[in-house]
Amino acid sequence: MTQEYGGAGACARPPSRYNRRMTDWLLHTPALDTLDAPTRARLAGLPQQTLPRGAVLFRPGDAVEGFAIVLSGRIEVFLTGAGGRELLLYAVEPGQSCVQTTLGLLGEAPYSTEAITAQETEVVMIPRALFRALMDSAPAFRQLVFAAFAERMGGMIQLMERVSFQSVECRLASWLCGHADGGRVQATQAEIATQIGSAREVVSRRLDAFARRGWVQTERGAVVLTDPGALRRLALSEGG
Amino acid sequence: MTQEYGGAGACARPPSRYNRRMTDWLLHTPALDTLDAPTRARLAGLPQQTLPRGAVLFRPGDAVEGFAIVLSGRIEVFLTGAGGRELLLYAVEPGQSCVQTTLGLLGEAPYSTEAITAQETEVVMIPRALFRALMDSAPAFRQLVFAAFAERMGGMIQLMERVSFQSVECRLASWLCGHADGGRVQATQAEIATQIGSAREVVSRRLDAFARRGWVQTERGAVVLTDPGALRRLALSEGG
DNA sequence: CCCGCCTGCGTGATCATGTCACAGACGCCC
DNA sequence: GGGCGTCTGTGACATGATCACGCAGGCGGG
Repeated sequence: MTQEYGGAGACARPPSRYNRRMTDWLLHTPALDTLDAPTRARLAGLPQQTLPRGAVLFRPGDAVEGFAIVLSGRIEVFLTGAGGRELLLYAVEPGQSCVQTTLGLLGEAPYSTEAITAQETEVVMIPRALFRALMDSAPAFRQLVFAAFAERMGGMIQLMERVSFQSVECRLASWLCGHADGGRVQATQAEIATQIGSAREVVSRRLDAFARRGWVQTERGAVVLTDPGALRRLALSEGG
Repeated sequence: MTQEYGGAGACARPPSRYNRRMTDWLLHTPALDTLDAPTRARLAGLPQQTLPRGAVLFRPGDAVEGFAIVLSGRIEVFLTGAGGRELLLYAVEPGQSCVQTTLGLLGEAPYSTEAITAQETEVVMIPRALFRALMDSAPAFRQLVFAAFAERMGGMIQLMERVSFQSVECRLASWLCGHADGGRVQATQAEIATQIGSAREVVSRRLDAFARRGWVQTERGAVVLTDPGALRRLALSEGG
C-alpha cells in the first residue's frame, strides 16, 4: 500500500529527479515570515525536494539527518505495534515541522516512529549543524520550533485522551465528519482504522451500524455521509 | 484519597506556613549547574515552597501561573477520562520541570491535565515574565527547558505505545518490577490501575492470576513479589 | 464490646474491542 | 474468461472495561 521510496535515507539522499532548483521558497512559507533577514538568507539557499505519495521519510531506528519543513502536501507519522497495527500520531502540514525530528536533533535519539507522505509533498531539509546554529542565534526560528513542539505536545495529549477514553464509534464519527469532501470520504476501511487507532474489522462493523441507522452508505474505498448531522452529534457527545 | 490543597492557585498562592526562607537552593539542583552567573542570580532569590503529599497543583481548565521546577519529591500528572478513570501521563522528579506548564506558558493554553504531589514535594515557581525573559536571554536555561520537553515527548510516545499495543498483564508485571522495594510494593490496586492505565477490577484479576502462578502474594494495600524473575520475563516479553 | 461506616478487595455478568480465520465481491490485467 | 490482488463482511474467540454487588478489615463513637 505504501510504496517504499528510497528507504531510510529517502529524505537525506533523494534521487536527483526529485531535486528542484534552489529557489526563494521562503517567500511562499508564511510560517517563516517572522524570521530576520540573516536567518532567511541562510535558509533561502537550501534545496527543496518533492516526494511522491507513499514515500517513507523515516522508520523506527533510523538516525535523524536533518530538520524537515513541509512546504506543501502532508506527512503522516505513525506508531507501529507488534501485530502490525498502526496508529496515526500526527500529521505534518505546510509550514509545520516534524517533532520527532526535533527530538532527534536535540537529543541524539533515533526515530521510534514511521513517517510516510500522504500526498505528493515538498519539503526543505535543514542540516543538523545549521539547525543547531539557528536555534542558538535566531530567536524567531527558535520560537517557531518551540511553538511547533508545544502544539504537538498538546495534540499528543488530546490523542491520548481520545484513544484512551473515547469509544471507537465517537472517534469514527468525528473522523468521518472531519474528512468529508462534499458528503463523501475517500478512504478504505483499513486506512480509516489506522487513522483512528482501531482495527479494520471494527471499522467495518461500526460503519455497518451507521449504515443501518441510515447515517452513511459504504462503497468500495469510500463512505458517503447521508446524515452528517447525526454523525456530528455523536462525535460531540463525548461518549466514553 | 487526594486531599484538596488550596485549589487552582495552590502553587501560586500557597499558605504561608509552607513557604521557606529564600535560600540558595540552586546549589542543590544539579540540573541547573550549567546556568551562567547572571541567570543563577535571577533565580536564586525565588522562594521555594513545600507541598504535602496529595496537593493538587493544577486541574483541567486552570490557567498557567508560572514555571515549576521540582527540587525534591515527586509530582504526578494525570489525564482524566469521562468515567472518572485516570491515566498517569508522566511524573516530574527532582531537577525536572512540568511540560504542561511550559506548554501553557508558551501558548497561553490552559491545563488539560491534573497534577498531584505523590510525596511531600519542594518546588520553585518561576513567574511567567521571568520565564520568558530567561528563554530569550539564557541559552543554558533554554537548553534545559528544551531538553525536558524533548524527554517528555519521547516518554509520551513510549506511553502511547505501551497503552495502545501492550497487554495489561505486561504493563502490570513491568510496573510491579519497577516499583518493588525489597520485593514488596506498597500500593492499593486502585492506585496501580491508574498508574498503568487500566481498571481496578482488571488489576485485581491479573494479580490473582499472578498469585495462582506463585509469582506474587496480595495483601491489603500491598503486593509481595515472590518470583520477581518470572515477572521480569513477562514484562520484557513485549506481549501484545 | 458492639455498631456503623469507609476503604480495599473479589467476583459474576455484560458490553466493547481487538484478533484470527476465511469467504465473497470487486477491479484489473492478460 | 481466468487469475490475482485488494477491499470488505462475518463468525468465533480473547482481552479488557464497566456495572453491580457482597465481603472483610480497620477505626471511631456509643
